[in-house]
Amino acid sequence: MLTLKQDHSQLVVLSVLAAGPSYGYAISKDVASRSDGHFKLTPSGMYPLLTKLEKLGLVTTSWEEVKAEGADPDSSGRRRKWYTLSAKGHKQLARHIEQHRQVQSIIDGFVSQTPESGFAGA
Amino acid sequence: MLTLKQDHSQLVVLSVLAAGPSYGYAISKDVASRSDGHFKLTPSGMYPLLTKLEKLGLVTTSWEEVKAEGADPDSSGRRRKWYTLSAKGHKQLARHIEQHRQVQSIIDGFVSQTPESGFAGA
DNA sequence: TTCAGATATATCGAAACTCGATATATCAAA
DNA sequence: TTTGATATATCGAGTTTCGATATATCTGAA
Repeated sequence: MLTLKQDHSQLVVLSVLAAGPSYGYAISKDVASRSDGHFKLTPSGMYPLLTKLEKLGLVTTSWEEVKAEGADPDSSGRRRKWYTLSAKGHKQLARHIEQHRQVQSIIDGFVSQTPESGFAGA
Repeated sequence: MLTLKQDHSQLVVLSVLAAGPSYGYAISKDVASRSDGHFKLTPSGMYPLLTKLEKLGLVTTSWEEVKAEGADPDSSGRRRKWYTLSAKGHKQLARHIEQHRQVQSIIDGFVSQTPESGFAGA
């Protein structure tokens, strides 16, 4: 099981939201399942991140009341906070992906030259 | 210009040291040149990292006196601190590389499914 | 009906990390 | 002689990390 650094978490969360609006708990389940359980977004890692994305204007939010079946319509049910990727968020995601690829390719350059990489050489 | 997070810096530094012992300043130049100037290891990022690697037992160190040509052999010249990858460091590097690949492949899974990635689809 | 487990959001706080600024000193070349 | 490169290292304010903790609702099985 791998926990992600905030940089990677941000990329993954924005990536999930690019497919459509979602909310915290669903995002964390999504990340776990789409990574075959290899990645885990814990509440203490995820909520501060989502708050940050909101502050940065990369996502917009709205609350939804999740009513139990046949519940009193006036009662306060469970609250669900939806996150929607903004135009700024879309741009940021594209930049983020581009930068991720750059870092990756350069790191690969280093790694491929080390014997420990299992790279057989030319 | 990209500055690296400590995780990536550690991978890169260990990778450089896998090719043979080196010292701080040389490592930083090496990283800059081997990444075509895209990566930069600043002193304030590098020295704490090297100290940490030493504490973790991933590298061993030794001091060298760098004498000026024809200098008084008894005078204290410039000091150079050499870092050598230990057996533990080699193992850690291999693990680090393996984990890096794992993270990379899963992140790629997310990214390839987002329109912003420029991925054309199936 | 009651209780455990899943759903759902969120903060706390100690430790670690980040990184520009700063400090110190030597060496080489113009 | 003085500029720029070589060489090492800490400071400190701000940010990140992450297990622990808090709160509350919904669902299904015993």
